[in-house]
Amino acid sequence: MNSEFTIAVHSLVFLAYLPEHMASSDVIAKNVSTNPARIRKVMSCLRKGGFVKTKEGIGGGYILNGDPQEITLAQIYRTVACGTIKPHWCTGDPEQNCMISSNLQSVMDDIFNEADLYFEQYLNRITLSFVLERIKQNK
Amino acid sequence: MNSEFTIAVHSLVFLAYLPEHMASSDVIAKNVSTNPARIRKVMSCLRKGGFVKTKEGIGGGYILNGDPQEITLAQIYRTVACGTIKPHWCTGDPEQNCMISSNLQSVMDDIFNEADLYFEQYLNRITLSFVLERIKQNK
DNA sequence: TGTATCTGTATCATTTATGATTACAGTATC
DNA sequence: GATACTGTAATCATAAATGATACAGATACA
Repeated sequence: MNSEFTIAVHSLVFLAYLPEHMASSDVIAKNVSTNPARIRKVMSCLRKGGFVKTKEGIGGGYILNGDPQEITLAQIYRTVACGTIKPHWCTGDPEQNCMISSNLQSVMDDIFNEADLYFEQYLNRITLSFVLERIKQNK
Repeated sequence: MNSEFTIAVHSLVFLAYLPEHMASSDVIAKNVSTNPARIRKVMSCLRKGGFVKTKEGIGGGYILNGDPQEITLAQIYRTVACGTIKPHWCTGDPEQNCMISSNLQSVMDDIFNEADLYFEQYLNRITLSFVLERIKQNK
């Protein structure tokens, strides 16, 4: 699983939590405990997905674009980390005569792709607001 | 996701495919395209889970222990790769005052743990026989 | 009983993936 | 025009995954 998904969720939940729904990559990076360039990379992706708006220049940063009660983790997953359940390693060898060796990988691909859809269905029930509430409960 | 899960599935499907339901780590390794030591490590784990029996010495190897129609990928997943959906990277910093930074990780942990259960439910429908059939169809 | 062949497991080397750092152009604001 | 942001790429450092090797222990068989 892609850790950028976690960073994306963290950044958006953080923006939802802030009164102004806005922060710079520097501030977000400190909260997430990583560097600003990494945050900007993820946020740039989220901007293309319509989850935030960008404001350059002095006093700029990222502004949450949408209702935290409606943005689901599934949407975020699809945007920044779709298909990352599947391991990179490939099994077997397409050149071998044995059908197990030559064909199993594509069957596993299908299985992982379908698993991805189930995973998204699960994430679809979780909104930014829900995550925020859970955090407040844990407090 | 752990690639050992893929190796475990491959090895067991391969055993199910063979008339004698038996092969050495050398033969399995060639089919999977990896080295025998890696296969033995995974198989050792599967043996503890009761999926195979081991025969040492000349002409020895691994023997499938169970009905391919009843062994599901969920059982295999639980045995060799449980919890590997979660990324290793940790977000935030427990020492910070901000509750988002200090508490989000545990909420994400919960989310990933529950996702793992859903993933298992999905895998529970897939048997070794099912995978074998799909391979034959792709042939 | 000695030899060959296999598993079980640990260790080390190598490759690959991941994340941090740095740099700089582009853009808005004051 | 100076300042403070984003966007993006390049590079470096570190961590994780995988491959390779080695050897003790177990079994079969001549």
